[in-house]
Amino acid sequence: MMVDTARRSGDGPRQAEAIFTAVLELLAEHGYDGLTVEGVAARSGVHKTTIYRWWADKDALLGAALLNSALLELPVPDTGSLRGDLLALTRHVLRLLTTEPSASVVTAALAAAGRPVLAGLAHKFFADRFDRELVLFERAVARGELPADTDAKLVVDLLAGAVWTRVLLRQERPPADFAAQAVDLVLAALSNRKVHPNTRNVPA
Amino acid sequence: MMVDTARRSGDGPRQAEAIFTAVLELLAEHGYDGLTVEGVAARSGVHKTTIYRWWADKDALLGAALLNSALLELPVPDTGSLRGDLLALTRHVLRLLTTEPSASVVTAALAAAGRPVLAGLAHKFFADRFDRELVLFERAVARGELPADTDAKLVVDLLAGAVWTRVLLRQERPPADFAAQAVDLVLAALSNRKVHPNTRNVPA
Amino acid sequence: MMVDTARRSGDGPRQAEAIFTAVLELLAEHGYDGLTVEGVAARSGVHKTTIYRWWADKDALLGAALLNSALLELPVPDTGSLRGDLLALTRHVLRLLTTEPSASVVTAALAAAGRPVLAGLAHKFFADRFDRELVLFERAVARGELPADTDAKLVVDLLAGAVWTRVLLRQERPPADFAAQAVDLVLAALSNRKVHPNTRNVPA
Amino acid sequence: MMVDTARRSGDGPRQAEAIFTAVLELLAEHGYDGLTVEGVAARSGVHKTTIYRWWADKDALLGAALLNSALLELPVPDTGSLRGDLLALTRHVLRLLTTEPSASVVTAALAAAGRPVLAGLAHKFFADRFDRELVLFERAVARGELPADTDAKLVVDLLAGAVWTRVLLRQERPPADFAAQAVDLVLAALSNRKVHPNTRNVPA
DNA sequence: TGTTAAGCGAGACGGTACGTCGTGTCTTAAC
DNA sequence: GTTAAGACACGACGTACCGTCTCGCTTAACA
Repeated sequence: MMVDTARRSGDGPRQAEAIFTAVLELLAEHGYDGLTVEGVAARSGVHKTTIYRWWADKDALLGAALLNSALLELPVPDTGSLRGDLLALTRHVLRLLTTEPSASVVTAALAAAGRPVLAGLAHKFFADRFDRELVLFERAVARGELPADTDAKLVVDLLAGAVWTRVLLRQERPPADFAAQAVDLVLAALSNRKVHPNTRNVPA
Repeated sequence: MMVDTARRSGDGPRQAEAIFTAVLELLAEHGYDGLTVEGVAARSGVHKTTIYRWWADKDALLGAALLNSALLELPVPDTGSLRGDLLALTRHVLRLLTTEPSASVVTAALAAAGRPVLAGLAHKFFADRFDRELVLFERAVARGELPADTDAKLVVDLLAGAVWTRVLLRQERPPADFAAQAVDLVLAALSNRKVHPNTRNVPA
Repeated sequence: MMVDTARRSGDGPRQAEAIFTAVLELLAEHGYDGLTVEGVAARSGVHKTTIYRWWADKDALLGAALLNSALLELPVPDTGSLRGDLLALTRHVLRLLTTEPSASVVTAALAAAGRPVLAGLAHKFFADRFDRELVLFERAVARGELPADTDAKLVVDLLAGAVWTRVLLRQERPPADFAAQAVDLVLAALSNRKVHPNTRNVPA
Repeated sequence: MMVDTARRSGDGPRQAEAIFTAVLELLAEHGYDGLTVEGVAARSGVHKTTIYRWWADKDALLGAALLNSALLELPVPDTGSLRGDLLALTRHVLRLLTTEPSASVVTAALAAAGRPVLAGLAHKFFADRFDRELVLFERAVARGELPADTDAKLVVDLLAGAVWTRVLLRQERPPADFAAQAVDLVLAALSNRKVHPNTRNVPA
């Protein structure tokens, strides 16, 4: 009798889920350094050799676990207004970085971004997620809330980046209205960009 | 009894400079993992135990090297206009993240930011630097370019964060006018917010 | 699940022989202090960590090497007479302490006898060997050469001890007939004891 | 104003006594390995450098401390009878090896005997002491208790050696009458050596 | 229903770096 | 001129984890 035939195609060991769970738990508990393949093997009940059979090294394993994880999902909000959407997005990022267990994972993943192997992953991971948010802007344009030539990517980077910077670099817990302030500041710019395009005649 | 004739102050080994240099070089060349105390010892010509006498571990050593380094200095620009100052600041951050050797160092240091020991350092390091930039805004307020209640920290975080996000998370090389676009977008918001007494006729 | 095909018994690394050889060579060449685990690893071609996997520390390793070694074997002589047996035994001990490579090994092992870990080993090692010699006396009793109540252990300790003292403590090379003289002196006592046990009424 | 002019002649630092005390205490407490120059410096309140100025290395220091110590003195008994003298001697050796603090020191010194530097010392130390006991035999010969050609050195080695072997090699605590039995056995031989020279016609 | 190949458990191993401890040398002042 | 103070090179310690290997057992797909 065959069980679980689908999940058998060279895409990972039979216990992949248990392994990923162990990876993320250890990552959250002990940080990147505390995440050891031997520890993952012990906690997941899978032999170390088996892990190495499927992933080249610790970073590859971490990459797979992160990609597989729902922890860092970024939903695409649809509140009906650009402001609502951006607020939801910014707040979600803020929540990711400030509440457990995602905060630990993100912090550790940030550490991983400095590593060659995971750099590509970070790109794929974060950029993909942010790119998926670009629909927000398309909808806003459709709604007439925005001119079509708005640089949506820049806006996302400003907002997400402000959160990253405040939480991870400054290591501060931002005020409750941080997201709202950031969003409103950016929106103020967008709504009046064409009105006062005072970016002229200033030499770079 | 401490004596302190010339280069004797209990603040580090005699070869501290050589050690820091080796640390940053190895960090730039091989990343955080490739930065080993033994490697530093070998390259700097100082014995491993001497290093351990002064710094508790690898992270403390890295912290000291980063703090000591001029590589990551953030000058406080003074161009005469808020826009010019912000542009200079943003471009400087961008340059830090995209040109060698600082890019490698920052990238590798980013990997280290996930570690407890260096988290505090990151705070001290980045926050201090950003905070020092707040004078820009005081000057702008004095010049009448800005209302006094502007959230300067938020602005800095937006701009610096956009650069971090674009370069490190997205792993993209931003377009040449990225800094200008970001700064102008933010300025549009600021100028707009208080109606429009703004940054005109001020040469950069 | 243990399998144990050929040379697999959980009793030591695959290269145990090479390791023991290296241990004894280094011990003989450079003494106890010159015996380093790293040196053993280098000479035996086995990695240091492998050695530590099987023996807790340097002393445990030395202990194992000594126990494994045939260098310090004490054969049980069987010459047909008690005198011949004791002579053979005493001369063997003398030879152990005065000819290479055993002399170096014993000398170095002596240095180790002061250590807790090896103290137990010394007990096991020397006591076992000496005890094995007690048959000599049983045979002599059976032959009628000795009364049954002879304190064999004392005799062995006297003879072996005389050699130890002369060679190691006095650091003298004993005369050629040293063994014979010692044995004969002791035998004179034994043979005499049962004829006229004159050890009475003598005040301490 | 000069104090203590006598004890100033290149024979050691001013705090020599404190140093020797520390050496012997540490030796007794932690064994040879636990005896560190740094520990001696710390305990004696003398700087490490000072110690090294006077003694070449750890072993030389230990040697000096042992020679200076009264701990290992071997008194020359004079009880009026050979048996009494030998008994006193043997018991003294036994006591040295079995009661603190001398036992620890001797054990550790034994370990030191395996070291080249201290080998000479051991010779000087033990042999000298044993040799001083030879007067016992001269007195016994004078008293007519012994023939003049008795090999006194052999007798001392037998007795002292039996104690060493029993206590240090066998690691056993000898019975209360051990010394008496050994002495009596040897005396039995001496008193009848010429009477029953049964050392004939046995092949070596 | 076997056969066969892949997955997997088990664990020894070489290897790199860790952070620690002790040795013995040195330099620099202070007494 | 001896001593105190202490930084230093050096060598070894014993540990942790890495990633590789060999060897059989197991298991499922296929013949």
